[in-house]
Amino acid sequence: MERAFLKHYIKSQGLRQSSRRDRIVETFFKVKGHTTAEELLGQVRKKDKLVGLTTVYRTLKLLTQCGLAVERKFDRKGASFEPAQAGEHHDHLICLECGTILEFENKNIESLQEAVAREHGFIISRHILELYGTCQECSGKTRKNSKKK
Amino acid sequence: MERAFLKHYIKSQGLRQSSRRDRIVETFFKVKGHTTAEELLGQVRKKDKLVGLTTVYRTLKLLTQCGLAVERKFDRKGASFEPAQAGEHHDHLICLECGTILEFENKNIESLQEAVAREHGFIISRHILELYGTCQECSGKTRKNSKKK
DNA sequence: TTTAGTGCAAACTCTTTGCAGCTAA
DNA sequence: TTAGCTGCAAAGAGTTTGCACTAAA
Repeated sequence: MERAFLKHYIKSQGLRQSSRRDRIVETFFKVKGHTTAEELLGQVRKKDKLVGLTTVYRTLKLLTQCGLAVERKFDRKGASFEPAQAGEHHDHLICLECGTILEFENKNIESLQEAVAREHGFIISRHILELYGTCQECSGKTRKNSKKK
Repeated sequence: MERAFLKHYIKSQGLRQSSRRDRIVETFFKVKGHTTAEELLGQVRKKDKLVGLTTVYRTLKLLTQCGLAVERKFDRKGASFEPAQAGEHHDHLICLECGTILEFENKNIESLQEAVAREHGFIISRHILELYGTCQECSGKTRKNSKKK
């Protein structure tokens, strides 16, 4: 699905096909969830040792520009990228201990956001909602074994 | 108020007082709202031309460590800092056209966030909610004069 | 006097860009 | 053949660190 769209987009922009890029794209969509450029490079290199980080960045930029990927800045240093499921929106629960990222969606929260925006005369085009804390597994660990890193 | 707390914190950590740092702190709390290190440097230099960016960074780090400031990463390149009003929490409406940042607080949204977290077994320690869009003034401009940027 | 504070320059991290060779169309 | 794709090295942007000097306590 994304494949066809991307192919069309590439043609429409006068760009060319490339197997290197195809592999990066394929890997990006296969690795579910959030990836950094470095992580994605690692995955891609399992199949093609010669790929460079530059190409990964360029491919992620292309995916972001054509709307197939979204760039996010969580607390960590670099940017994270994730596939943009068309029309679907979700927010994130981020565990500060193990780094796990869970996704959720809550229509009620979104309605309240709209209401807040209206009160201030704002028109929302997108939003970021990130809940940082401790996931179930880590808070279990903490209870059993309370020495923290 | 922050002054006294900071003074106490500095003493408790075996640090020393410094008029340079005092001026940065004072300026940081005077300039209401969000500031980047560069912006704060500009403000501080109005009174003291010899302050260095390094010292601003170090002071912001100190303020963040002792809990008097919070670091945020909005869409722009660098980090923003803002005073952390004790106990009070607020979220942000960010205009993508003019960069205005409005603050708001909504207890209902926060309750829903807690509910979502509970569902996933998460314990929230903090959260980020940023609504990006167009502010009242800019959407007015757009209507009157619809060429954008 | 000891040791934190400071500015400067250099280092560092993440990301982008310039360049020369490679390759799809 | 033309012009996009690629890796490498270098450049950028934001931030931190090493160092020598200054100045609180």
